[in-house]
Amino acid sequence: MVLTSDISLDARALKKGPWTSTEDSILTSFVTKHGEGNWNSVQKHSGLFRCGKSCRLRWANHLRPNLKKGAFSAEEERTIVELHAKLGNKWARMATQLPGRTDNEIKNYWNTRIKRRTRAGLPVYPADRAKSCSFKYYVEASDGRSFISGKNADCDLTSSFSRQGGCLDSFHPISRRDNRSLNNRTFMTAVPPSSAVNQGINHLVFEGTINSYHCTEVIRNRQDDRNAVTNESGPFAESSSDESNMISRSDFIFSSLAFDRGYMAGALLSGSDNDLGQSLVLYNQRTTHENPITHYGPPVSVATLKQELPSSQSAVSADSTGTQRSSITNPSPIIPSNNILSETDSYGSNASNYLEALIQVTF
DNA sequence: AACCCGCGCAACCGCCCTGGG
DNA sequence: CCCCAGGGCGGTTGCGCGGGT
Repeated sequence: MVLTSDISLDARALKKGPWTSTEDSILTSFVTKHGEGNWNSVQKHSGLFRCGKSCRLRWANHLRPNLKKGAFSAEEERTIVELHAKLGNKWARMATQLPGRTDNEIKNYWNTRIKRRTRAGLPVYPADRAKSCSFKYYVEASDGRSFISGKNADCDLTSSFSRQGGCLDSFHPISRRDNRSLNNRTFMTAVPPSSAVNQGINHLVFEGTINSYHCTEVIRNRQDDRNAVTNESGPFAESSSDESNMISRSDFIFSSLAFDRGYMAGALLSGSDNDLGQSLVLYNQRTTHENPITHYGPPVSVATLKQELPSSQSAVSADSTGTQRSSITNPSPIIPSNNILSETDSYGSNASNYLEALIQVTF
């Protein structure tokens, strides 16, 4: 026999919206009596018409003891900036370093801070922090026919995106072959999703041809520290038919670059055919304040990935949403070995979030 | 005084992970 | 091994408030 109380409980919609002081006291006394956890039983046994999740959130963010309220102190703010530089949007982990503060508080603080600084044209990270994570990246054809170089000396790519509405204004391409500056080339982005930009992580996929660039691709970002987005038939195979067309008419497709607060987090070089794929090289270098030695990331190509991944790795893996990813940790034989440090851990430990962006590069 | 607008915060939503059955 | 419920977490939204016009 079904209890009528169960029926009425199911039939009654659970309450949403702001909590009343009565609800607060019911929840507080219940948790005091029974302890934290088993939040769904709170709803069942306390008379609160709130879902377990809502109860947990209310307790964690407002009712539990030793919560600090009010504005963050200068010290706390400094800590948050440091932690965000280190951890990314790991609010819960950050909260463990800030006694009395909740992940929600920290997240809100950070998001409004990002907004403020972006609006003011300031870098997301203070200058001293920015200096600690400069990076450069390069893509070139191994035969020297073309070259593209990206440089961001002050870790400001993130804010550049935000400030310029998506422009990579600190991206200065140069030609290695003849040392000619290519600064007249334009970089334009479109569709920088505001929320992702605000998180400060940019994950780019470029498409181009050897001598003239037309980067137009979208970027699909998944939370994955070490992988760039792609699949076996190229980065855009899962994309729309338009994108597939771009693949077929382009000479090559290169790079899925994940930037995270100035760190090059991941990269993938791919080719629409094997020859081009193998003739292209992408590598990146990262210099951090903590470790001033420049690390060249292992360059990759589709062919290299397929051929040389250790058995423990898979060039392509699928997550639960069906997004396929490619590992990028494998060195390519194309790059002189003295330029490469196999420091796979230098990748992605900071990459945690993603954005979609449409990038157009015209030379 | 009324209206508008932007900001900040609380709360919700949806995804993911984990553990138990 | 699979399924499901519970819980955790990050992203997003909506509302109230205060300042400006």
